[in-house]
Amino acid sequence: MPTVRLHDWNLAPVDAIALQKRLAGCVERTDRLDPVRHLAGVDIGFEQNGAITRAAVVVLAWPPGASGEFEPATLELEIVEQVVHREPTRMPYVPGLLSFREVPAALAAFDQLTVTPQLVMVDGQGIAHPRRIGVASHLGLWLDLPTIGVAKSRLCGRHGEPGPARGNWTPLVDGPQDEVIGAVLRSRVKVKPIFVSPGHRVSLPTALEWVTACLGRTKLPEPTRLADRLASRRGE
DNA sequence: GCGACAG
DNA sequence: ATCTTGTCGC
Repeated sequence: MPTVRLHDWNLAPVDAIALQKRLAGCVERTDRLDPVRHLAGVDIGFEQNGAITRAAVVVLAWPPGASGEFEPATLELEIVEQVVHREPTRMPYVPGLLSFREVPAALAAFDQLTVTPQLVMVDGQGIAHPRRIGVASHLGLWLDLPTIGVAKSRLCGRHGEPGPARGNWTPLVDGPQDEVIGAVLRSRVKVKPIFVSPGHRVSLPTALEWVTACLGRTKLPEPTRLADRLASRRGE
């Protein structure tokens, strides 16, 4: 009988799920973060029809420097460092098992950083996952850093329509007990809302505060938006 | 059995 | 995720 080792990423679905169930118990949903001086954004992109995985990490300085003497004040987060790591894609995309496909590359990218961020925003779900351990939680657990999941669409859970104003949000609940697993946030007026959820070592209120504080004029918060851009190798 | 389904 | 032109709006 094969034993699941924590350092194995290329697992069969059944083993990956078993590992998630075990790791989910280690995910911390309460705040345990140091003063933030650097925050990072992570995202994965693909090349050559998915054959190559591209992991991008962008580190930003905090607090932001205000740009524009007068309104509208635009968020000006200085890019302190950015890294891209490429490697052969190892797993296909399977809903619920995204972390096994993306986390290895993300970890390799983090290895190249010279500065360690105190907070990380990941493109994907945190605990808003069937087994409460989405890619943001899994990465946070591995890095032992506070993480927040910022997804562009829903994986699981139920929710109402958030108000029309930027900053309005509604809880994302799941399970028979309506467990609150995240928030559906209107990050931009007249734009489909984003899904914010705690990754690791961050509570939902804190996650929402940070994501809101990092919103520029775009739908995605700066960390994730910049990482997205880098991962998809799109200029400006 | 029938949908739903991060990226 | 990725493949892609034009187009509507601030």
